[in-house]
Amino acid sequence: MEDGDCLSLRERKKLATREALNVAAVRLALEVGLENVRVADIAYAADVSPRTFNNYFSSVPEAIVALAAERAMTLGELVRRRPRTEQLAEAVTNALVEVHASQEYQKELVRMIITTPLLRAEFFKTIIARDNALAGAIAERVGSPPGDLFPQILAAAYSSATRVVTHRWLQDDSVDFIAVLREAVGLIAPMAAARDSNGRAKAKDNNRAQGHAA
Amino acid sequence: MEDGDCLSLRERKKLATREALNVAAVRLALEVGLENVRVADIAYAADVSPRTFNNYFSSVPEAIVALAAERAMTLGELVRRRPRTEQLAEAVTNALVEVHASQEYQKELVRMIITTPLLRAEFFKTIIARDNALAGAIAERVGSPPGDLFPQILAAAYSSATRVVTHRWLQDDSVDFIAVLREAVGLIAPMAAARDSNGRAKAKDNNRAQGHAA
DNA sequence: CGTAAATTTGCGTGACGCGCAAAATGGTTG
DNA sequence: CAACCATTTTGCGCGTCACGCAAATTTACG
Repeated sequence: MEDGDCLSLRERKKLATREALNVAAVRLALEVGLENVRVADIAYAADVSPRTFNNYFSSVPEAIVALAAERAMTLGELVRRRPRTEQLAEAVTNALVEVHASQEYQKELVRMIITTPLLRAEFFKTIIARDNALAGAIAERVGSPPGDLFPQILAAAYSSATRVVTHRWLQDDSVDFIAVLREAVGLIAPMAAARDSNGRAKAKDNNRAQGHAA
Repeated sequence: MEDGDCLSLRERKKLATREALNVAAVRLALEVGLENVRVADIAYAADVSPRTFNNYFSSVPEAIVALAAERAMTLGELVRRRPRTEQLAEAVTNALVEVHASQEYQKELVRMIITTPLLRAEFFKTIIARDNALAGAIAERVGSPPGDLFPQILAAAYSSATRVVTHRWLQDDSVDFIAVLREAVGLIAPMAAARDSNGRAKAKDNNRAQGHAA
């Protein structure tokens, strides 16, 4: 989670101002509400000129969602790293748990993103990226032929299950995010089991059909 | 598909200008590209003052997506109208087919919505509404207890499967939308079958678990 | 008709996104 | 250290936009 890996000063400063803008945007939005945050305010809080803000983000929502967006994109990589001994459903579940494990203390931010229409719309752009990354990892794992629908459908199912769980978690403070997430992805397991690399070909024979007209 | 049901002249005119703005926005965007469409152009094409545009829509993307948005929202109602003799998966599938059956000739519009980031983001607002409507209908059909995750998860799975299919349909002109849609939702059937109102309780016993912490 | 309600319109204001070019800062080489 | 190039920051300006407000226009109804 550290930025300063072995980057030139230039790049570190770039990351720094980007992050400064991001945290300033988030903080201000949480404090006074998105609609009362001006670009100039964020720039001022980040000790940077207003014009510079637009060198990094082209809108306030984008600045706010940036961090969450980067997080979400790692999902594909996480799935790829799961040991091959795990079932498909198991691997995806564990990867999802990994991504969201550290999210608990950002609850207010997540809530704001989900409930504010502008932020929500912005965040959806992230979600499609996540879906595609996940679909790629799944396709790799089950060895899908190109054009196979299964990985994308399954990835989308997992992804939107995560959305549903997040929503519930925000509504009810007593729920344990990870626990409900596990329950939710459990509902999807029957789908994943129909095409698993370990116990494969459990299902009917209509799996590989594609491209034929009605 | 008709507007003039039994509305006062006032309301008919209102609908008329709304539709005029919508079709003008769509037409212009298809002709010259979204980024070259000014609000003033749309207003002019709809024989209305620029200020009036903002009485109906607060952005060009919103105006373009409006019709598709209204369409999508009817999905819940469509599911509710399916005969009770149909299995859950069957009912949802048929409802989805119904909504999209007439969409074929709007392919260019759909393509523009999906490929243009601003329109895409706008359209996602619609999708959540559709998801919720569908989830409600599913919950009703299977008689879910309040707080049950299943309807939302299943609705989200169907909804995003539709998204995936649309995407594929746009990429490859040779695919029959309805056929691929049927194939895709077939992948979800195992999920739906685990909790069906007809053949119910087919699955393991972890269905009703919820609200318990880890 | 005439009056009340709703809709349209024009105008003004504050804000935004971004292209452009000058200034500032970082990196590199002799 | 100094000179030089690359990158980033900054200020400025332009065209656009969303929206509040109040006047003008249109609709509804007695």
